[in-house]
Amino acid sequence: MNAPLPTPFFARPAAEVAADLIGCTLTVGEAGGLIVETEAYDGTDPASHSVKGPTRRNASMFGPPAHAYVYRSYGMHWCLNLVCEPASAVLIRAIEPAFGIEAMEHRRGLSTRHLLCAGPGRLTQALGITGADDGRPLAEAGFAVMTAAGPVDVVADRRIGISQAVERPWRFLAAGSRFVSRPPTRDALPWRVPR
DNA sequence: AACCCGATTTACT
DNA sequence: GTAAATCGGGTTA
Repeated sequence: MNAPLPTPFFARPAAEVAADLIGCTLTVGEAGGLIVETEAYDGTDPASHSVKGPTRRNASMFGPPAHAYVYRSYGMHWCLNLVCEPASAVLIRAIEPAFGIEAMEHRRGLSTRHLLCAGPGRLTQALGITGADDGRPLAEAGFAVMTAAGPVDVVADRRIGISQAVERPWRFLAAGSRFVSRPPTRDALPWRVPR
């Protein structure tokens, strides 16, 4: 059935991995769900933390693939990325909650279902991800991404919250999902359509 | 200063 | 229901 994604899956350009992750299942401890929104960042990318080379914060982006890069955003949220090729990673922006929902609701405080994991900060709060998870390898017990159950209709759009390289269509969404942080814009591109 | 954001309020279709 | 405005708040380089 759903096998864990192997390390070579991640050892590719982040934009490819980001698109292919849509529809896969993220598991953190007892909770998880279907990945419905991602963004790619790489070493040639002015919007990426890695563009100026390694620093203490972004060290994980230069480490092995299939590991977590977790950083603090705006002083109060954590953001979860999965490392791909050197200096690149995929930001996990939203999942459709599938299991461990009570645990996630408890960590988030009462929040409506479609907002439980809709956004990078909400998602890490729901899953209990913090800076302590930076550098953590996938496939460690209770931390995994599983293959998609079936083909998923994916669209590509502009990334959110950046001021550099805004035109790169490196945000990927499950078409029609109600669990994304923001719906696609008018100029979102069809990316991969199941046949 | 700038930042890969979220919760809340206020205002509109 | 979307859209804009506002504030909160740590860390980076």
